[in-house]
Amino acid sequence: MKDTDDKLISRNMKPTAMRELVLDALLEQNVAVSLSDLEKKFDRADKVTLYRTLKTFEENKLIHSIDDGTGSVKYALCAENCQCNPHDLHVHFFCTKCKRTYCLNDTPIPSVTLPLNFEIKTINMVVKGTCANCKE
Amino acid sequence: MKDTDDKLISRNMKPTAMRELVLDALLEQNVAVSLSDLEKKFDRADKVTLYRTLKTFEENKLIHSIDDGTGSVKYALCAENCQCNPHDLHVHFFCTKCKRTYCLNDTPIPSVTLPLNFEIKTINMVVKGTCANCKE
DNA sequence: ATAACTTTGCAACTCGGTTGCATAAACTTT
DNA sequence: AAAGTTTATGCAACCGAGTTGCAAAGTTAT
Repeated sequence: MKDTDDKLISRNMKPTAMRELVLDALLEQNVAVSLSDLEKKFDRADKVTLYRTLKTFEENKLIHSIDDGTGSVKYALCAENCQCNPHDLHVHFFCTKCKRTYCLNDTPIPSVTLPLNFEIKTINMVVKGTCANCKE
Repeated sequence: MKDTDDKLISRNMKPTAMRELVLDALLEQNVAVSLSDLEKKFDRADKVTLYRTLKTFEENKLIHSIDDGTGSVKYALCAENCQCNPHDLHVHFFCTKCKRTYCLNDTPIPSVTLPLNFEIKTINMVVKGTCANCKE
């Protein structure tokens, strides 16, 4: 029984071949991936299946989605016990040179004071600039 | 000579009729508007013209764009002397009930500590929840 | 094995954003 | 003021990301 199977089962998903492939792909990345990234990686696989796989993963809180402003949503694995609550959230970083989107897992989103009677549900914070790899 | 004309001219744009209309529409709003919002408001006007008007405004730093995660970019007026530098930036708020996107001009984006050798150029921070109007 | 449900694959569509090109309007130069 | 140049507008058409419907294939339960 594979490790990926456990992950899927523990998040209440059936461990299908497709899901294992996609999960493996996500595990070996340290950056967030888009649907079209996956399409390129698995050129035999159908776009819609990949799309629905990601949706299923997201619904079951195995991954979270990041809107990095590039026009294509990115996805990355959640931490082991992540419930995607506001205090689980971290800052994301988009490198304008290599176009990679990083999860800054050690950089929690700072709290902000909102105007009176504004109630927060979630936050999206994306820093853009150049990453360590691209710096010289 | 209209007030909107001054604004346009001072930002190096010719005050055409179209631009005045769009600028007026932006001035009378306290929320950010999308291209399709403008299309609805000016149903006689061409989508592309509105699109290019917004682009021109943005290039000349009369307005800034907000990616609030809804899939359509919103635009709002910049403050008088805004140069859209990182320290000019403010938090945006998207109300999930009324679907309005607010500029929280008085809520500057808090600074974050990035991993070593990551260099910041700009930040996008969108808080989602319910606004004061929608609270009860 | 059969029935019931779930997952996958194909086709096709929506919608926001964008480009090319032709026309119209506004400035410039003589 | 007329001719030429630049700038803005309008139409058509396209692109890519995301999405839905439906039928086929696969899985699970009886």
